[in-house]
Amino acid sequence: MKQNIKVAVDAIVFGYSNNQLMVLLIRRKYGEQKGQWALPGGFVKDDEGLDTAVVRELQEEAGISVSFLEQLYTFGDQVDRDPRFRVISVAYFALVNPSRLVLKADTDADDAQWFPVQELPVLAFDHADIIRMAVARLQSKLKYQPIGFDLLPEQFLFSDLEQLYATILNQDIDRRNFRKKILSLGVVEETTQKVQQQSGRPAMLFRFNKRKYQKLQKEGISFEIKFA
Amino acid sequence: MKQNIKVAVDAIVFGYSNNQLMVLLIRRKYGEQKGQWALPGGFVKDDEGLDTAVVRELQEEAGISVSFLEQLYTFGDQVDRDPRFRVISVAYFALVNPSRLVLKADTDADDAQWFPVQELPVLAFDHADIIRMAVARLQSKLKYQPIGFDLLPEQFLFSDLEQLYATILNQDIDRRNFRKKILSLGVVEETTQKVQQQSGRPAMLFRFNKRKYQKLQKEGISFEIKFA
DNA sequence: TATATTTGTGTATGCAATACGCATAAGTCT
DNA sequence: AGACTTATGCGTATTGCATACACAAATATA
Repeated sequence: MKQNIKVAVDAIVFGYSNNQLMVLLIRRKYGEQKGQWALPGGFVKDDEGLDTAVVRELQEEAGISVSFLEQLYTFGDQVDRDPRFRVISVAYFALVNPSRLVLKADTDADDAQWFPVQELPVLAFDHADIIRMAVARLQSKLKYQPIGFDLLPEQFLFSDLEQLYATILNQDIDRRNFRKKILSLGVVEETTQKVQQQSGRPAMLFRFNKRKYQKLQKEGISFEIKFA
Repeated sequence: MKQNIKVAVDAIVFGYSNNQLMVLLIRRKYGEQKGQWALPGGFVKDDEGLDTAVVRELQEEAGISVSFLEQLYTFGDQVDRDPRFRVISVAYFALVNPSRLVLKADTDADDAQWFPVQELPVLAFDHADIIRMAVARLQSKLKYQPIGFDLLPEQFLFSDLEQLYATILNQDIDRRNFRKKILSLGVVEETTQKVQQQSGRPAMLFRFNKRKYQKLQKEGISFEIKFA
């Protein structure tokens, strides 16, 4: 069986800080694309699964572990995506919550850094396209799956959640209807703690009940969220 | 760069005839799995894109060309999916309309045949899982994209369309509300032709206006269909 | 001519998304 | 201390869409 195609995995890791959606990028250390920014990723080992490979690469290149991970798409229609040789790349979509947002640059990367999605540098290969697709996936997923909580700390303000939706979906949200809708899903609980921001009325902290969500999900309940 | 992973593509091709959802399968000619039924597919050539590879394989193995094709998922978490060596498979989801449903068995296959999704034979590799995922995709896609028309002849009866939805989604549908909903989307047109079935009032033939759909889609109009 | 069969249409009801106003609990400024 | 600012928290009216449901029209068959 003669075939000479290499298999790589790449990860689009989203984070959220300072009311901005961020993507994790790595500066390439070797080869033609040296110095350019690219998605974290690398070649799959012969004896490891695709999913394992992504987790390993993220650990190696940025010292990061994610809170959500799923396959996005496999890029391999263009034979010359990679100028070195034929590479197909299985792209993964990942989210990290802020507590693990700290990076450790390591062997494969000159540098690992978070970039606002709105201000990306020039990217290697077809990675700009891949990020575009990932953003679209995030936006659509946000509407039918409670995925935003993976981008927030364990306890958060309702205004944070609202801001996150507004930022990622790039639209205004009515605070009152949003709150009503989210609470009606029955998976967000009020804690007993209040927090004072700057001025104004102090806000309650909330928490996402993942266990309850999974239970309801098994019962076939949907979580669609629609906005004006 | 040492890596020894082979890249294959597989296709889940759905057809619709006699009010049944059908899948295209191929009887394997060579190797350990000889005689077993499997999804059409094969190894990708070094100089061809993934998408091209699927189209080629479908032509070679079944002499078929499809009316809808999109990537489904890439299977490669289990290292031993294929007993021969490490293979990752990029699975594609495809639909054929009845006019092209005829098969020509060819070189790579002892036989190519349509099976009702409800009565599948024993399948090679993890192909049963793959089909399950494809059916789920078809069901969910049917609800937010006008994809059912790719399974029907160019001109069809409303009762056909309704039957198709009922069959694939496995639920009853209210004829009056269904018609109202579909027509309100504005992409299904009445032709001038009537057709006599067996007995009863003759029915009008309808046609899907793909051009109009694409135009509306660009304007950001959604096509969600909900049922009781 | 009557009966069975399938297509085609209209209207009432209920629920969920939207729009919108105001009270509350802090800090800040004078 | 009181007036003002800022952000949170809650309730109600409206509207649009999905659902439920019944009868007329056009043909074949007995």
